[in-house]
Amino acid sequence: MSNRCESCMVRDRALCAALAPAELAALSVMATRRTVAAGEALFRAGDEPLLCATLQSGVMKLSATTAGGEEAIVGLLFPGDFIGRPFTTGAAGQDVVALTEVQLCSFPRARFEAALAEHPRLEALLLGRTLAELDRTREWLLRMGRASAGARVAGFLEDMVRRLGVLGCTAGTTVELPLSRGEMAALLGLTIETVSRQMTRLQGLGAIALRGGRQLMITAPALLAAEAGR
Amino acid sequence: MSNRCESCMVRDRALCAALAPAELAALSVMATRRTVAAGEALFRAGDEPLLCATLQSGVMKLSATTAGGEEAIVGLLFPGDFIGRPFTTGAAGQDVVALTEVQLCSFPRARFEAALAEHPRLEALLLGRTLAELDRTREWLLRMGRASAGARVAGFLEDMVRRLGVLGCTAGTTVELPLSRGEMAALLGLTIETVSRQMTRLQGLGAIALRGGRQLMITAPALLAAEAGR
DNA sequence: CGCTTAATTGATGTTAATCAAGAGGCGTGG
DNA sequence: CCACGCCTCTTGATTAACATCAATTAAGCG
Repeated sequence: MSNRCESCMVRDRALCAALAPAELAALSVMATRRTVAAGEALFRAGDEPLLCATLQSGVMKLSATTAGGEEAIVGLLFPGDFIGRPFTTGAAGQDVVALTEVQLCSFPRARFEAALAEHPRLEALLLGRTLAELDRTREWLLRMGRASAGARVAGFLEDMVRRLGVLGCTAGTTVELPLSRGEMAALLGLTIETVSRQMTRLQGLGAIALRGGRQLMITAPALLAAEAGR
Repeated sequence: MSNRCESCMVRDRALCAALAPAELAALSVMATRRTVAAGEALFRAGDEPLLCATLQSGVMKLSATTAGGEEAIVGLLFPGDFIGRPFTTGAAGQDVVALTEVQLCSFPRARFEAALAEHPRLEALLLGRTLAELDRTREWLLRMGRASAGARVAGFLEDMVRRLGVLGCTAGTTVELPLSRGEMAALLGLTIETVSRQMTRLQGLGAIALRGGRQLMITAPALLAAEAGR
């Protein structure tokens, strides 16, 4: 089993990177690999999430349904990210849904909690990660609160390319957006039409180039950053 | 020292509630009580936060400065809340500033980390709390993303009364708002004028009663909840 | 190749920001 | 104790940004 971890796609980025080979071997025994198809949910809001996992490939969304019945996306998960709520009981507040086909390395929650108790370094790292995620969410909150539609879209594209692209957000980087316009709107608190208009505007400025709805190339990173308001 | 903890105002709510009396005594030895005046900062964005603390009384804000130079408030801290970033190095993203006079029970960060390592229950609880805080921040994000100005203000008042009022958000509950209109605007992503107008509107509806700028009484909790969009 | 769904584009309406005064508290000093 | 000035809050008029409504075009897929 251990060799599985050694060949893990997110070996360097994931939580378990903190573990020594022997510890990793012990953990890998209880890991289950699992694939979730695009559009399928891993958890639903209201369920108690009974497993913890590391996202190995693909992108997921955290989405909630508003009082009005529309979808709102409150976060995205990328390879290496941790999923689950150890030491927390009660229903999840959001759905966790695969945007693309996704591969997970998952553990029953109780077992994962036991592993955390046994490997303090793992627990400390998870705490650090969660605090960092909290910070990132707060930064996002800042953007959502006061940035213009143009800044939101530009900032989102930057973030997306930085996390999906190999080299970060540099000229020529091309990525396939894992979200539809509707999902982008749900994430950014805008309408589909506004997102679309801003995309065309950014293309008109020469900051990005679009091909089809989802192929995105960065043509002027500095311009995009300026549009994002930074 | 231990008797200090026994008489602690937030003994039941704070993180250390998880500890046995003996453990508490050990921890209390390295605790420093400290008062921060209204308007004073505990940390500044860019500093490395070298201490961890429990907020004992008063209210604090987490605030960042936008590219445009205005203040944005990304969170509030109430008695019993934990402050600090154990196992995380690097600069804080936000200022932590007292809105009212505040009392803290603080620990040098390294010592607090050692305590976490020594008391796994404490660490598990902090992780659970941080995950819960993340969830709350995401709910807030949801509100910031799409709620109308009226819903934001009503939702904020509800939250505030629930956390400051003894009985929660019930008819007749009166609280002193710890934020100015400007700070409310910075928190809600609105302008001072819009906040003020919404407050007057809620008063006109009979949901709340205001006296002076900051004295708030809830007159119709159900109406307020309806305005918050829930 | 035609159908279906997603994305773009245009015209109009609404909401909250902005600009601009005025009113109410509060502390200071006469 | 009252007058003055400062600051916060409130209120009004106008403008700008985004939502909404309504087609049209482009893409994905059998």
